[in-house]
Amino acid sequence: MHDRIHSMKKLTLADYRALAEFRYQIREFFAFSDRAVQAAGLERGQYQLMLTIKGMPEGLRPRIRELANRLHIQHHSAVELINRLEAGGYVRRERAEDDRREVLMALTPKGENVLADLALHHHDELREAAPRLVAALRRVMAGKQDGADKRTRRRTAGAKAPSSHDSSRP
Amino acid sequence: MHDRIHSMKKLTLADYRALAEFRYQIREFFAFSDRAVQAAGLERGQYQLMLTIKGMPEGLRPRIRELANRLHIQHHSAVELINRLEAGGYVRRERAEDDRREVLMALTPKGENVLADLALHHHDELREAAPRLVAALRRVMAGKQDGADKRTRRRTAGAKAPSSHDSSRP
DNA sequence: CATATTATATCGCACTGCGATATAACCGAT
DNA sequence: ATCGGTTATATCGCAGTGCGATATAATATG
Repeated sequence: MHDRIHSMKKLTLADYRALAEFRYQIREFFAFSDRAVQAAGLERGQYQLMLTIKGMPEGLRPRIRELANRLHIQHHSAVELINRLEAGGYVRRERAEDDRREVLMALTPKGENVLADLALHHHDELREAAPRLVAALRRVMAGKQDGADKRTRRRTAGAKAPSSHDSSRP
Repeated sequence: MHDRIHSMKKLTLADYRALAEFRYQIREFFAFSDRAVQAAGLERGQYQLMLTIKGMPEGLRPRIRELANRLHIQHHSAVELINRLEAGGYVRRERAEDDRREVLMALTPKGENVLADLALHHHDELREAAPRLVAALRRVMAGKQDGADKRTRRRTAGAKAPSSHDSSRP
């Protein structure tokens, strides 16, 4: 199932710090996001859904199931989210012409406006936060090299014994 | 308070897509994370808390309040999280010697082991996902330039190479 | 056409995080 | 010493989100 091959080497303290730092930066961004979103009277999921509609890749239709997939929530959770959005007048439902089971979502003018404002703030914030996020990701990537997974044994630099545990230097 | 100066320019469709793509990549990573964490019998917050303890920056003590701050949750939410972790035998509380109000957290051997396994999986996954995340962030950064905020008017097109890595046109 | 499949919707529930509040330790100034 | 004032942690009850189970409707398949 999900038994992909993982490296066996132990993480260094620097690796733990890199992981923690990345999560921390993500949380910082989400904290900003949640404040902005709630100030606009929305929930995190509602913003994400509207953004997903607007930013849907070329060619994909914003069906409820499609949105649920992209949001990684269950279809009926998406339905509920959309119910609330629709009640607020941010989106509207449209039956698909060809397949009448499908419901396509569209932003109302109100939704467009609210989203435009929120997305702009997010864009600015993210431009500012991006360097920190990239730095954190680089620290993760710079960490422990993909350790020996049986056959793909790649000699990791000097064959010096990796010492004990946290020498923090890879 | 939060009335920072924001740019006024409108976002392009590419900007919306970049924002949506970034959120999507983050959700993908969290979806992986949640699966791994739940497979280990933990909740997302519990893993994040353990990781935060382990990866705490040099010099900072893992007091409950400190952890709550870094997790962006209320102190008492952290308390509850820790109650559950302690009940599971993953962490233990230690009263601080000097200030007896403070409770410092430490991972138990069991906690260390579970965390080591989880963090290793996360590290591998993140190393794989990082390029996509970085790419998404670059697409955000490459987007609409910081619109005229009065005096900090920066010539956006004039100067030679503002740097290279920007093939998309604003 | 009967049945399976796909898409959306509804109901009740569990669980997490929060607000309000409590207890305890520390701090300063009288 | 002790009386507020502040800080740190803990407890209680609740609200809200997402989920499982299930329902309804349209479409596909035999």
